Amino acid sequence: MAELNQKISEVLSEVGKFLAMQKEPWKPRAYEKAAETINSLEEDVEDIYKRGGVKALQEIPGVGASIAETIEEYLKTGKVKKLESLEKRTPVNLSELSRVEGLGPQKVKKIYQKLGVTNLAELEKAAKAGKLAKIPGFGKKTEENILRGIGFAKTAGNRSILGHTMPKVRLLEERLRKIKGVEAVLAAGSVRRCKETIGDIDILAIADNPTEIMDAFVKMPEVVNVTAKGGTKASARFSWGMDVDLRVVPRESYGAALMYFTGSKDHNVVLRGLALKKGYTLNEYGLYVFKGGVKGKMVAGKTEEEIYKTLGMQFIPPEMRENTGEVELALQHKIPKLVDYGDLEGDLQVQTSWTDGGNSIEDMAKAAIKQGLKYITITDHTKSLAMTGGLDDKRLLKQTEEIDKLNKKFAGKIKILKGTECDILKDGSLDISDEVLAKLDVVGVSVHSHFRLPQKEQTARVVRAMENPNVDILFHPTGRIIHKREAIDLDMDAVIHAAKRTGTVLEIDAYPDRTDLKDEYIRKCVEAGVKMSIDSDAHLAQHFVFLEYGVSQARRGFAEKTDIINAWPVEKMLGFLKK
DNA sequence: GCCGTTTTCGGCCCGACTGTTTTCAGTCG
Repeated sequence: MAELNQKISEVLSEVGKFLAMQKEPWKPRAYEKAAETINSLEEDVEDIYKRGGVKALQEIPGVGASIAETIEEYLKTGKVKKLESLEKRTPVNLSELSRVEGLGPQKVKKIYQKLGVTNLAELEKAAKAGKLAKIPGFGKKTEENILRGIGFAKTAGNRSILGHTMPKVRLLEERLRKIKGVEAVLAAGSVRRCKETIGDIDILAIADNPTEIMDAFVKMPEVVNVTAKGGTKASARFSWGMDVDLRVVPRESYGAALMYFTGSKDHNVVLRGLALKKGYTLNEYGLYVFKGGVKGKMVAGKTEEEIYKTLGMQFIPPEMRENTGEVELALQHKIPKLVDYGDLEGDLQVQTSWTDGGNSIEDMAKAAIKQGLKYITITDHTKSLAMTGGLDDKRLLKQTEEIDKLNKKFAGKIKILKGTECDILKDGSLDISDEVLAKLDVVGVSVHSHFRLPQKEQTARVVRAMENPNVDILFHPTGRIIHKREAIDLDMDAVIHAAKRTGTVLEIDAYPDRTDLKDEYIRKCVEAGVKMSIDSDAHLAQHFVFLEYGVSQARRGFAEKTDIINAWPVEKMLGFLKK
């Protein structure tokens, strides 16, 4: 199953990191690349292996004879000797330590050799004691940076990124639905609200035979510890490090339970207050008549819709339930008609093997068709991002020629637009000439360097890029990587104002660890009338599924279809962009 | 270690930035 793919991916990536520590040339890259591919593979590696053995494994891009054998060894024994011997040489928790930004394999090695530091806790202790700064080649600033990195890695805590958790949740739901006598299964909580990070998972079910579903749940192969198991509730810790609660609720209370466990807590508190004012009381079993301190008959509870209705309000989509004004809107029947899953007609940020993507333009087009998209924009990196083999004017033009050819081939199936993810340089200028940019259908720009400029300078830089008449979209506007890198210091009000003034679109990058813009900025855009795009930032053919997380983020930001330009047909979308 | 519109061997992942240096190692994208 998918979880095994991820595990294999982690093992390979770790081998890569250890090899990098030994200063091996090329090999680390090969392992990392294979790890990436396997992590986003749709098919289970185990199935591939069962079907065709090592030979079939080698069909996976980036997997050759050696890595195929490594995978085989892992599938058979659950171990990888190569990794074990590498770990013996330098017994550090490398995957934990390299979560700290600015800390790579070489520094980890030095810190281990000089101070014996093997994990995050020891690293923090050493840094706080000022021991890091004394290591040759290190200094005060390095120590400070590492300390800041540790702080950031720690706030990540046990919360997991929505896009990383969702596939697992779906799998659990699917398994539980298959059990006999199970009528409904749905994950509630922050998963249902699509918060950007998830602390734990709450699954609700209606079942005729609670015992059976409880038993099946705690016996799932990934369960490492069962913390509770009763008649209606079971809790278990899963091997991927998260607690999952399963509750079986009565059929007539399903809606009330869903509401209660979906939250947010603040939303529920307001609803309960409202209920009291209207002569009801609301709990996880239903909405009851409540007069003179006496609880009477249940008037709603089977569905959320009937509860909201009885309270005299519109249904509130789960993504909006954060008590930030949605209750008032629902009472006035002014809940916006949110952009919906499946509304997107195109994707405006797609990388290919011309730079750091893993698939050709053609493969990405095919995958996009499968995803139900009608158009995509190819937006490979530009030359300042040297590591990706970023395109210069000449190669970018060359790419547009290939796109012309492919458009003939794909005519009637999908439209491939010419674009770029052009680097914004330190001064806000771009690294592709205006002349070439003018020839593209969609020009996206983004910050990939100088992340720590002071707010004034950073804002001016980004605004200057938006002022370029060729620039259509600001990609991943704040540059944050959840749990890894803070957002660049932008005056977002100024950026949104500049977007309005210049007609620049702000992107909601749906790549799971980005989801950038955040919900609060999306709301500001909606209020300001600034248009947005929801893009997958796909680097592999399998990545188009990320669009879903962009849509959920947009919904959290109250965005409607009219706010999202790639929910529009291609002509209308292109017509909106700067001329 | 992988891969083949530059090749079954010899290319790939290179330039900029940071922080530490005083000529460069490490990290990032």
